[in-house]
Amino acid sequence: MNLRPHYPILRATSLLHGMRDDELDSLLECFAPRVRRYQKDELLLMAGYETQEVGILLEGQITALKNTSDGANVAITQMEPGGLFGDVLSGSRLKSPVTIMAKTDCTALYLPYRKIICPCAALHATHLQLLQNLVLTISGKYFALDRRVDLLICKSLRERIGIWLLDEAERADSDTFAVALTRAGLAEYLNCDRSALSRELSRMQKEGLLETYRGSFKILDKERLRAQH
Amino acid sequence: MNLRPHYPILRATSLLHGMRDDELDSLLECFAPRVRRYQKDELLLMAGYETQEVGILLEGQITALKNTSDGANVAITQMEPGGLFGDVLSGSRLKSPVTIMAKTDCTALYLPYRKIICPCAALHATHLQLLQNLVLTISGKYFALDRRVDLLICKSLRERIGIWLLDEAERADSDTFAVALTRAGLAEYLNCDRSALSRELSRMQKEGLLETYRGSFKILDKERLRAQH
DNA sequence: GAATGTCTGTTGCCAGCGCAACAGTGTCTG
DNA sequence: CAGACACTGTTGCGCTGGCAACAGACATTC
Repeated sequence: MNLRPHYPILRATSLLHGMRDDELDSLLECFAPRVRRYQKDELLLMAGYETQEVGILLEGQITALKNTSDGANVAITQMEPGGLFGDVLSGSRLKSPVTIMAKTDCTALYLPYRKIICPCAALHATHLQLLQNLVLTISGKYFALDRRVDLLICKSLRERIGIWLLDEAERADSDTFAVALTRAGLAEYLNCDRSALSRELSRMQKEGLLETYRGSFKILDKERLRAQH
Repeated sequence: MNLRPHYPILRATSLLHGMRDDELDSLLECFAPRVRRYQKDELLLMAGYETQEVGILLEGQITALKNTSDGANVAITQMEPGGLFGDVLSGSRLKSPVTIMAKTDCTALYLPYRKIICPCAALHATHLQLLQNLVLTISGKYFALDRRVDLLICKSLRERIGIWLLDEAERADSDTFAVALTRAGLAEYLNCDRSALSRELSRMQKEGLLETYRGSFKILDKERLRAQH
Protein backbone atom coordinates (compact mmCIF):
# COMPACT_ATOMS: atom_id res chain seq x y z
CA MET A 1 0.00 0.00 0.00
CA ASN A 2 1.26 3.40 -0.96
CA LEU A 3 1.32 5.68 2.04
CA ARG A 4 3.04 8.63 0.40
CA PRO A 5 -0.18 10.64 0.12
CA HIS A 6 -0.37 10.49 3.90
CA TYR A 7 3.16 11.71 4.51
CA PRO A 8 2.11 15.28 5.36
CA ILE A 9 -0.16 13.91 8.07
CA LEU A 10 2.52 11.56 9.35
CA ARG A 11 5.01 14.39 9.49
CA ALA A 12 2.51 16.37 11.54
CA THR A 13 2.45 13.75 14.29
CA SER A 14 4.67 14.24 17.28
CA LEU A 15 6.04 10.76 16.69
CA LEU A 16 7.25 11.27 13.12
CA HIS A 17 7.72 14.98 13.36
CA GLY A 18 9.73 16.58 10.59
CA MET A 19 10.94 13.41 8.93
CA ARG A 20 11.99 13.49 5.31
CA ASP A 21 10.30 11.43 2.63
CA ASP A 22 13.18 9.02 2.33
CA GLU A 23 13.30 8.57 6.08
CA LEU A 24 9.61 7.77 6.21
CA ASP A 25 10.06 5.42 3.27
CA SER A 26 12.59 3.30 5.07
CA LEU A 27 10.85 3.49 8.45
CA LEU A 28 7.55 2.36 7.04
CA GLU A 29 9.14 -0.35 4.99
CA CYS A 30 10.74 -1.68 8.14
CA PHE A 31 7.56 -1.34 10.24
CA ALA A 32 5.14 -2.88 7.77
CA PRO A 33 2.24 -0.97 9.31
CA ARG A 34 -1.37 -1.99 8.84
CA VAL A 35 -4.05 0.46 7.84
CA ARG A 36 -7.71 0.11 8.65
CA ARG A 37 -10.86 2.03 7.87
CA TYR A 38 -13.63 2.48 10.39
CA GLN A 39 -17.20 3.64 10.12
CA LYS A 40 -18.71 6.22 12.42
CA ASP A 41 -19.23 4.84 15.95
CA GLU A 42 -16.99 1.83 15.42
CA LEU A 43 -14.51 1.13 18.19
CA LEU A 44 -10.78 1.38 17.48
CA LEU A 45 -9.73 0.34 20.98
CA MET A 46 -11.78 -0.87 23.90
CA ALA A 47 -11.18 0.04 27.50
CA GLY A 48 -9.80 -2.91 29.42
CA TYR A 49 -7.83 -4.37 26.53
CA GLU A 50 -4.12 -4.33 25.89
CA THR A 51 -2.52 -3.14 22.71
CA GLN A 52 0.95 -3.48 21.29
CA GLU A 53 0.51 -0.96 18.52
CA VAL A 54 0.69 2.78 18.25
CA GLY A 55 -2.26 4.15 16.30
CA ILE A 56 -2.04 7.18 14.05
CA LEU A 57 -5.23 8.78 12.83
CA LEU A 58 -4.93 9.50 9.10
CA GLU A 59 -8.44 10.66 8.21
CA GLY A 60 -11.58 11.59 10.10
CA GLN A 61 -12.08 12.21 13.81
CA ILE A 62 -11.99 10.02 16.87
CA THR A 63 -13.11 10.42 20.47
CA ALA A 64 -11.47 9.06 23.60
CA LEU A 65 -14.09 7.95 26.11
CA LYS A 66 -13.73 7.01 29.71
CA ASN A 67 -16.06 4.60 31.46
CA THR A 68 -17.15 6.25 34.65
CA SER A 69 -18.05 4.33 37.77
CA ASP A 70 -21.76 4.74 37.13
CA GLY A 71 -21.48 3.19 33.69
CA ALA A 72 -21.73 6.33 31.62
CA ASN A 73 -19.08 7.19 29.04
CA VAL A 74 -17.45 10.57 29.33
CA ALA A 75 -15.58 12.12 26.43
CA ILE A 76 -12.00 12.94 27.32
CA THR A 77 -10.42 14.10 24.08
CA GLN A 78 -11.18 14.59 20.43
CA MET A 79 -8.51 13.84 17.87
CA GLU A 80 -7.92 15.09 14.35
CA PRO A 81 -5.76 13.51 11.66
CA GLY A 82 -2.24 13.28 13.03
CA GLY A 83 -3.49 12.28 16.48
CA LEU A 84 -1.84 9.38 18.28
CA PHE A 85 -3.49 6.77 20.45
CA GLY A 86 -2.26 3.72 22.27
CA ASP A 87 1.17 5.31 22.50
CA VAL A 88 1.23 5.48 26.28
CA LEU A 89 -0.09 1.97 26.56
CA SER A 90 2.12 0.05 24.26
CA GLY A 91 5.09 -1.61 25.88
CA SER A 92 3.28 -1.74 29.17
CA ARG A 93 1.06 -4.73 29.74
CA LEU A 94 -1.64 -2.49 31.11
CA LYS A 95 -5.27 -2.41 30.09
CA SER A 96 -6.43 0.66 28.27
CA PRO A 97 -8.25 3.10 30.55
CA VAL A 98 -10.06 4.60 27.57
CA THR A 99 -12.19 3.50 24.68
CA ILE A 100 -11.38 5.01 21.30
CA MET A 101 -14.41 5.50 19.10
CA ALA A 102 -14.79 6.79 15.55
CA LYS A 103 -16.58 10.12 15.70
CA THR A 104 -16.78 10.15 11.91
CA ASP A 105 -15.75 7.63 9.29
CA CYS A 106 -12.00 7.44 9.62
CA THR A 107 -8.74 5.73 8.77
CA ALA A 108 -6.00 4.72 11.15
CA LEU A 109 -2.50 3.40 10.67
CA TYR A 110 -0.88 1.10 13.20
CA LEU A 111 2.80 0.74 13.98
CA PRO A 112 3.83 -2.37 15.90
CA TYR A 113 5.41 -1.27 19.14
CA ARG A 114 8.12 -3.90 19.04
CA LYS A 115 9.54 -2.39 15.90
CA ILE A 116 9.63 1.04 17.43
CA ILE A 117 11.46 -0.01 20.54
CA CYS A 118 13.87 -2.41 18.82
CA PRO A 119 15.60 -0.43 16.11
CA CYS A 120 17.02 -2.44 13.27
CA ALA A 121 20.59 -1.62 12.46
CA ALA A 122 19.92 0.02 9.12
CA LEU A 123 17.98 2.97 10.47
CA HIS A 124 20.27 4.35 13.05
CA ALA A 125 19.81 8.13 13.11
CA THR A 126 16.19 8.15 12.06
CA HIS A 127 15.22 5.52 14.53
CA LEU A 128 16.91 7.28 17.40
CA GLN A 129 14.94 10.36 16.54
CA LEU A 130 11.83 8.22 16.59
CA LEU A 131 12.59 6.93 20.06
CA GLN A 132 13.25 10.41 21.29
CA ASN A 133 9.95 11.50 19.80
CA LEU A 134 8.16 8.63 21.50
CA VAL A 135 9.46 9.68 24.88
CA LEU A 136 8.53 13.29 24.18
CA THR A 137 5.06 12.30 23.04
CA ILE A 138 4.36 10.33 26.18
CA SER A 139 5.80 12.93 28.49
CA GLY A 140 3.76 15.55 26.66
CA LYS A 141 0.61 13.62 27.47
CA TYR A 142 1.81 13.34 31.05
CA PHE A 143 2.08 17.11 31.34
CA ALA A 144 -1.31 17.69 29.76
CA LEU A 145 -2.78 15.41 32.40
CA ASP A 146 -0.80 17.16 35.07
CA ARG A 147 -2.32 20.49 34.09
CA ARG A 148 -5.71 18.87 34.33
CA VAL A 149 -4.93 17.74 37.86
CA ASP A 150 -3.85 21.27 38.72
CA LEU A 151 -7.28 22.42 37.71
CA LEU A 152 -9.16 19.67 39.48
CA ILE A 153 -7.52 20.14 42.86
CA CYS A 154 -8.72 23.75 43.05
CA LYS A 155 -11.59 23.84 45.47
CA SER A 156 -13.57 26.79 44.21
CA LEU A 157 -15.08 26.93 40.78
CA ARG A 158 -13.94 30.50 40.32
CA GLU A 159 -10.37 29.49 40.88
CA ARG A 160 -10.63 26.74 38.29
CA ILE A 161 -12.11 29.15 35.79
CA GLY A 162 -9.38 31.67 36.50
CA ILE A 163 -6.57 29.22 35.97
CA TRP A 164 -8.14 27.90 32.81
CA LEU A 165 -8.61 31.39 31.38
CA LEU A 166 -5.04 32.46 32.10
CA ASP A 167 -3.78 29.22 30.66
CA GLU A 168 -5.74 29.58 27.45
CA ALA A 169 -4.73 33.22 27.12
CA GLU A 170 -1.11 32.24 27.43
CA ARG A 171 -1.50 29.52 24.87
CA ALA A 172 -3.24 31.89 22.45
CA ASP A 173 -0.70 34.57 23.33
CA SER A 174 -3.53 37.09 23.60
CA ASP A 175 -6.07 38.26 26.15
CA THR A 176 -8.77 37.66 23.56
CA PHE A 177 -9.27 34.16 22.32
CA ALA A 178 -11.86 31.66 21.17
CA VAL A 179 -12.14 27.97 21.91
CA ALA A 180 -14.01 25.20 20.15
CA LEU A 181 -15.83 24.15 23.29
CA THR A 182 -19.47 24.47 24.14
CA ARG A 183 -20.37 25.62 27.61
CA ALA A 184 -21.32 22.08 28.45
CA GLY A 185 -17.97 20.84 27.21
CA LEU A 186 -16.08 23.42 29.21
CA ALA A 187 -18.12 22.55 32.28
CA GLU A 188 -17.14 18.93 31.84
CA TYR A 189 -13.47 19.81 31.53
CA LEU A 190 -13.65 22.01 34.62
CA ASN A 191 -15.62 19.28 36.34
CA CYS A 192 -18.61 21.36 37.30
CA ASP A 193 -22.24 21.80 36.46
CA ARG A 194 -23.08 23.72 33.31
CA SER A 195 -25.44 26.08 35.08
CA ALA A 196 -22.92 26.71 37.82
CA LEU A 197 -20.36 27.63 35.18
CA SER A 198 -22.75 30.04 33.51
CA ARG A 199 -23.63 31.54 36.84
CA GLU A 200 -20.02 32.08 37.83
CA LEU A 201 -19.08 33.52 34.43
CA SER A 202 -21.98 35.95 34.78
CA ARG A 203 -20.74 37.08 38.17
CA MET A 204 -17.23 37.50 36.88
CA GLN A 205 -18.50 39.61 34.02
CA LYS A 206 -20.47 41.82 36.41
CA GLU A 207 -17.28 42.28 38.39
CA GLY A 208 -15.48 43.39 35.25
CA LEU A 209 -13.03 40.51 35.16
CA LEU A 210 -13.82 39.39 31.65
CA GLU A 211 -16.23 39.40 28.74
CA THR A 212 -17.51 36.29 27.07
CA TYR A 213 -19.97 35.26 24.43
CA ARG A 214 -20.25 31.60 23.57
CA GLY A 215 -16.77 30.36 22.73
CA SER A 216 -15.15 33.80 22.77
CA PHE A 217 -13.37 35.14 25.82
CA LYS A 218 -11.74 38.46 26.56
CA ILE A 219 -9.79 38.88 29.74
CA LEU A 220 -10.16 42.38 31.15
CA ASP A 221 -8.31 42.25 34.43
CA LYS A 222 -5.51 39.69 34.46
CA GLU A 223 -4.16 40.78 37.82
CA ARG A 224 -7.42 40.44 39.65
CA LEU A 225 -8.07 37.12 37.92
CA ARG A 226 -4.76 35.79 39.13
CA ALA A 227 -5.51 36.91 42.67
CA GLN A 228 -8.73 34.93 42.87
CA HIS A 229 -8.62 31.96 45.11
CA MET B 1 33.79 6.67 42.42
CA ASN B 2 32.78 3.12 43.13
CA LEU B 3 29.05 2.66 42.74
CA ARG B 4 28.95 -1.09 43.21
CA PRO B 5 27.61 -0.84 46.77
CA HIS B 6 24.59 0.91 45.30
CA TYR B 7 23.86 -1.70 42.66
CA PRO B 8 21.02 -3.34 44.61
CA ILE B 9 19.28 0.04 44.78
CA LEU B 10 19.92 0.74 41.12
CA ARG B 11 18.52 -2.63 40.17
CA ALA B 12 15.41 -1.81 42.17
CA THR B 13 14.63 1.21 40.02
CA SER B 14 12.23 0.82 37.16
CA LEU B 15 14.87 2.31 34.88
CA LEU B 16 17.63 -0.18 35.59
CA HIS B 17 15.40 -3.02 36.61
CA GLY B 18 17.03 -6.42 36.77
CA MET B 19 20.34 -5.51 35.17
CA ARG B 20 23.39 -7.64 35.85
CA ASP B 21 26.51 -6.28 37.50
CA ASP B 22 28.50 -6.29 34.29
CA GLU B 23 25.70 -4.50 32.48
CA LEU B 24 25.56 -1.83 35.12
CA ASP B 25 29.33 -1.56 35.02
CA SER B 26 29.40 -0.73 31.34
CA LEU B 27 26.32 1.48 31.44
CA LEU B 28 27.68 3.57 34.25
CA GLU B 29 31.08 3.80 32.70
CA CYS B 30 29.48 5.12 29.56
CA PHE B 31 27.17 7.51 31.43
CA ALA B 32 29.72 8.99 33.80
CA PRO B 33 27.01 9.87 36.30
CA ARG B 34 27.48 12.43 39.01
CA VAL B 35 26.55 11.80 42.62
CA ARG B 36 25.60 14.44 45.11
CA ARG B 37 24.74 14.52 48.78
CA TYR B 38 22.06 16.79 50.18
CA GLN B 39 21.14 17.85 53.66
CA LYS B 40 17.61 17.78 54.97
CA ASP B 41 15.45 20.50 53.38
CA GLU B 42 17.89 21.20 50.56
CA LEU B 43 16.36 21.42 47.08
CA LEU B 44 17.29 18.85 44.46
CA LEU B 45 15.18 20.41 41.71
CA MET B 46 13.22 23.62 41.68
CA ALA B 47 9.84 24.11 40.06
CA GLY B 48 10.15 26.24 36.95
CA TYR B 49 13.59 25.00 35.96
CA GLU B 50 14.58 22.62 33.20
CA THR B 51 16.70 19.57 33.71
CA GLN B 52 18.51 17.27 31.34
CA GLU B 53 19.27 14.59 33.87
CA VAL B 54 17.40 11.68 35.36
CA GLY B 55 17.81 11.58 39.12
CA ILE B 56 17.97 8.36 41.11
CA LEU B 57 17.63 8.51 44.86
CA LEU B 58 20.30 6.32 46.48
CA GLU B 59 19.89 7.10 50.16
CA GLY B 60 17.40 8.98 52.30
CA GLN B 61 13.98 10.31 51.42
CA ILE B 62 12.73 13.08 49.18
CA THR B 63 9.43 14.87 48.75
CA ALA B 64 7.87 16.21 45.57
CA LEU B 65 6.11 19.51 46.20
CA LYS B 66 3.76 21.44 44.01
CA ASN B 67 3.42 25.19 44.22
CA THR B 68 -0.26 25.95 44.44
CA SER B 69 -1.78 29.12 43.09
CA ASP B 70 -2.00 30.66 46.54
CA GLY B 71 1.71 30.20 47.13
CA ALA B 72 1.55 27.23 49.45
CA ASN B 73 3.50 24.07 48.73
CA VAL B 74 1.57 20.84 48.65
CA ALA B 75 3.31 17.50 48.96
CA ILE B 76 2.59 15.24 46.00
CA THR B 77 4.78 12.19 46.55
CA GLN B 78 7.34 10.77 48.89
CA MET B 79 10.21 8.78 47.48
CA GLU B 80 12.44 6.11 48.98
CA PRO B 81 15.83 4.93 47.71
CA GLY B 82 15.31 3.68 44.17
CA GLY B 83 12.91 6.50 43.35
CA LEU B 84 13.30 8.38 40.08
CA PHE B 85 12.79 12.07 39.46
CA GLY B 86 13.22 14.31 36.47
CA ASP B 87 12.57 11.33 34.22
CA VAL B 88 9.41 12.70 32.68
CA LEU B 89 11.00 16.10 32.20
CA SER B 90 14.26 15.32 30.57
CA GLY B 91 14.26 15.46 26.83
CA SER B 92 11.43 17.94 26.86
CA ARG B 93 12.36 21.55 27.24
CA LEU B 94 9.62 22.02 29.76
CA LYS B 95 9.92 23.58 33.18
CA SER B 96 9.50 21.31 36.13
CA PRO B 97 6.02 21.48 37.64
CA VAL B 98 7.37 20.22 40.96
CA THR B 99 10.05 21.04 43.47
CA ILE B 100 12.04 18.13 44.81
CA MET B 101 13.16 18.60 48.41
CA ALA B 102 15.26 16.45 50.70
CA LYS B 103 13.01 15.11 53.45
CA THR B 104 16.05 13.68 55.20
CA ASP B 105 19.76 13.83 54.43
CA CYS B 106 20.08 11.99 51.16
CA THR B 107 22.19 11.04 48.18
CA ALA B 108 21.20 11.18 44.55
CA LEU B 109 22.80 9.95 41.36
CA TYR B 110 22.26 11.73 38.06
CA LEU B 111 22.31 10.22 34.59
CA PRO B 112 22.65 12.66 31.69
CA TYR B 113 19.60 12.29 29.51
CA ARG B 114 21.55 12.62 26.27
CA LYS B 115 23.42 9.44 27.02
CA ILE B 116 20.24 7.56 27.71
CA ILE B 117 18.54 8.55 24.52
CA CYS B 118 21.64 8.23 22.29
CA PRO B 119 22.94 4.71 22.79
CA CYS B 120 26.57 4.20 22.00
CA ALA B 121 27.26 1.26 19.75
CA ALA B 122 28.95 -0.88 22.37
CA LEU B 123 25.92 -1.38 24.57
CA HIS B 124 23.32 -2.59 22.20
CA ALA B 125 21.08 -5.00 24.08
CA THR B 126 21.45 -3.42 27.49
CA HIS B 127 20.81 0.01 26.18
CA LEU B 128 17.70 -1.02 24.33
CA GLN B 129 16.41 -2.48 27.55
CA LEU B 130 17.15 0.84 29.19
CA LEU B 131 15.15 2.74 26.60
CA GLN B 132 12.27 0.36 26.95
CA ASN B 133 12.43 0.84 30.72
CA LEU B 134 12.43 4.60 30.30
CA VAL B 135 9.26 4.48 28.25
CA LEU B 136 7.67 2.13 30.78
CA THR B 137 8.70 4.35 33.66
CA ILE B 138 7.16 7.42 32.15
CA SER B 139 3.99 5.67 31.05
CA GLY B 140 3.74 4.22 34.55
CA LYS B 141 3.72 7.72 35.98
CA TYR B 142 1.14 8.67 33.40
CA PHE B 143 -1.21 5.95 34.59
CA ALA B 144 -0.71 6.82 38.23
CA LEU B 145 -1.75 10.36 37.38
CA ASP B 146 -4.65 9.05 35.38
CA ARG B 147 -5.95 7.13 38.38
CA ARG B 148 -5.68 10.32 40.37
CA VAL B 149 -7.82 12.12 37.80
CA ASP B 150 -10.37 9.34 38.00
CA LEU B 151 -10.67 10.05 41.68
CA LEU B 152 -10.78 13.80 41.34
CA ILE B 153 -13.58 13.90 38.83
CA CYS B 154 -15.93 12.14 41.22
CA LYS B 155 -18.28 14.69 42.64
CA SER B 156 -19.18 13.21 45.98
CA LEU B 157 -16.65 12.50 48.66
CA ARG B 158 -18.20 9.14 49.39
CA GLU B 159 -17.66 8.08 45.80
CA ARG B 160 -14.01 9.10 45.94
CA ILE B 161 -13.51 7.18 49.15
CA GLY B 162 -15.22 4.14 47.66
CA ILE B 163 -13.06 4.09 44.56
CA TRP B 164 -9.92 4.60 46.58
CA LEU B 165 -10.79 1.78 48.97
CA LEU B 166 -11.57 -0.70 46.21
CA ASP B 167 -8.40 0.32 44.41
CA GLU B 168 -6.22 -0.20 47.47
CA ALA B 169 -7.90 -3.48 48.27
CA GLU B 170 -7.18 -4.70 44.78
CA ARG B 171 -3.59 -3.60 45.02
CA ALA B 172 -3.18 -5.31 48.39
CA ASP B 173 -5.11 -8.28 47.05
CA SER B 174 -7.09 -8.37 50.28
CA ASP B 175 -10.12 -6.72 51.82
CA THR B 176 -8.00 -5.85 54.82
CA PHE B 177 -5.06 -3.59 54.29
CA ALA B 178 -3.00 -0.83 55.84
CA VAL B 179 -1.55 2.27 54.26
CA ALA B 180 1.25 4.57 55.35
CA LEU B 181 -0.93 7.65 55.15
CA THR B 182 -2.24 9.82 57.92
CA ARG B 183 -5.83 10.94 57.73
CA ALA B 184 -4.60 14.36 56.72
CA GLY B 185 -2.49 12.84 53.98
CA LEU B 186 -5.36 10.77 52.68
CA ALA B 187 -7.62 13.81 52.77
CA GLU B 188 -5.11 15.68 50.65
CA TYR B 189 -4.91 12.85 48.15
CA LEU B 190 -8.69 12.66 47.95
CA ASN B 191 -8.78 16.44 47.73
CA CYS B 192 -11.10 17.03 50.64
CA ASP B 193 -11.08 18.41 54.12
CA ARG B 194 -9.68 16.21 56.86
CA SER B 195 -12.74 16.57 59.07
CA ALA B 196 -15.05 15.84 56.16
CA LEU B 197 -13.12 12.65 55.51
CA SER B 198 -13.38 11.58 59.15
CA ARG B 199 -17.06 12.40 59.16
CA GLU B 200 -17.75 10.39 56.02
CA LEU B 201 -15.69 7.42 57.21
CA SER B 202 -17.69 7.46 60.45
CA ARG B 203 -20.95 7.38 58.55
CA MET B 204 -19.73 4.57 56.36
CA GLN B 205 -18.75 2.58 59.41
CA LYS B 206 -22.17 3.12 60.97
CA GLU B 207 -23.69 1.83 57.75
CA GLY B 208 -21.54 -1.27 58.00
CA LEU B 209 -19.56 -0.66 54.84
CA LEU B 210 -16.16 -0.87 56.43
CA GLU B 211 -14.06 -0.73 59.57
CA THR B 212 -11.08 1.51 60.01
CA TYR B 213 -8.65 2.52 62.64
CA ARG B 214 -5.89 4.93 61.72
CA GLY B 215 -4.09 3.49 58.68
CA SER B 216 -5.90 0.16 58.76
CA PHE B 217 -8.94 -0.52 56.66
CA LYS B 218 -11.23 -3.49 56.38
CA ILE B 219 -13.84 -3.58 53.68
CA LEU B 220 -17.02 -5.27 54.85
CA ASP B 221 -19.39 -4.85 51.95
CA LYS B 222 -17.66 -4.59 48.60
CA GLU B 223 -20.85 -4.72 46.59
CA ARG B 224 -22.53 -1.89 48.39
CA LEU B 225 -19.31 0.11 48.26
CA ARG B 226 -19.17 -0.27 44.51
CA ALA B 227 -22.76 0.82 44.18
CA GLN B 228 -22.17 4.13 45.93
CA HIS B 229 -22.25 7.16 43.73
C1' DG C 1 -42.55 30.58 8.24
C1' DA C 2 -43.53 26.87 11.37
C1' DA C 3 -41.44 23.30 13.79
C1' DT C 4 -37.71 21.08 15.99
C1' DG C 5 -33.36 20.75 18.21
C1' DT C 6 -29.21 22.63 20.35
C1' DC C 7 -26.85 25.90 23.12
C1' DT C 8 -26.93 29.28 26.69
C1' DG C 9 -28.42 32.11 30.66
C1' DT C 10 -31.19 32.55 34.95
C1' DT C 11 -33.07 31.42 39.26
C1' DG C 12 -34.83 28.85 43.60
C1' DC C 13 -33.85 25.14 46.47
C1' DC C 14 -31.05 22.56 49.55
C1' DA C 15 -27.40 19.19 50.73
C1' DG C 16 -22.65 18.29 50.74
C1' DC C 17 -18.72 19.70 52.47
C1' DG C 18 -15.21 23.34 53.91
C1' DC C 19 -14.04 25.69 58.03
C1' DA C 20 -13.20 26.45 62.79
C1' DA C 21 -13.02 24.94 67.31
C1' DC C 22 -12.52 21.55 70.84
C1' DA C 23 -11.78 16.99 72.98
C1' DG C 24 -9.62 12.48 73.24
C1' DT C 25 -5.73 9.37 72.34
C1' DG C 26 -1.09 7.91 71.31
C1' DT C 27 3.96 9.06 71.06
C1' DC C 28 8.12 11.43 72.39
C1' DT C 29 10.95 14.24 75.40
C1' DG C 30 13.06 15.91 79.50
C1' DC D 1 5.32 11.72 85.47
C1' DA D 2 4.42 16.17 83.40
C1' DG D 3 4.42 18.48 79.39
C1' DA D 4 4.51 19.04 74.51
C1' DC D 5 3.10 17.60 70.14
C1' DA D 6 1.00 15.03 66.40
C1' DC D 7 -2.97 12.56 64.88
C1' DT D 8 -7.83 11.66 64.93
C1' DG D 9 -12.84 12.14 65.81
C1' DT D 10 -16.91 15.18 66.52
C1' DT D 11 -20.02 18.83 65.86
C1' DG D 12 -22.32 23.46 64.49
C1' DC D 13 -22.43 26.91 61.01
C1' DG D 14 -22.69 28.72 56.55
C1' DC D 15 -21.53 28.93 51.70
C1' DT D 16 -20.57 26.86 47.32
C1' DG D 17 -22.26 24.57 43.78
C1' DG D 18 -25.33 20.55 42.04
C1' DC D 19 -29.93 19.91 40.38
C1' DA D 20 -34.15 20.91 38.11
C1' DA D 21 -36.95 23.75 35.52
C1' DC D 22 -37.81 27.37 32.35
C1' DA D 23 -36.97 30.96 28.77
C1' DG D 24 -34.59 33.13 25.09
C1' DA D 25 -31.23 32.92 21.04
C1' DC D 26 -29.66 30.56 17.09
C1' DA D 27 -29.36 26.91 13.51
C1' DT D 28 -31.60 23.37 10.67
C1' DT D 29 -35.23 21.07 8.29
C1' DC D 30 -39.55 20.58 6.01
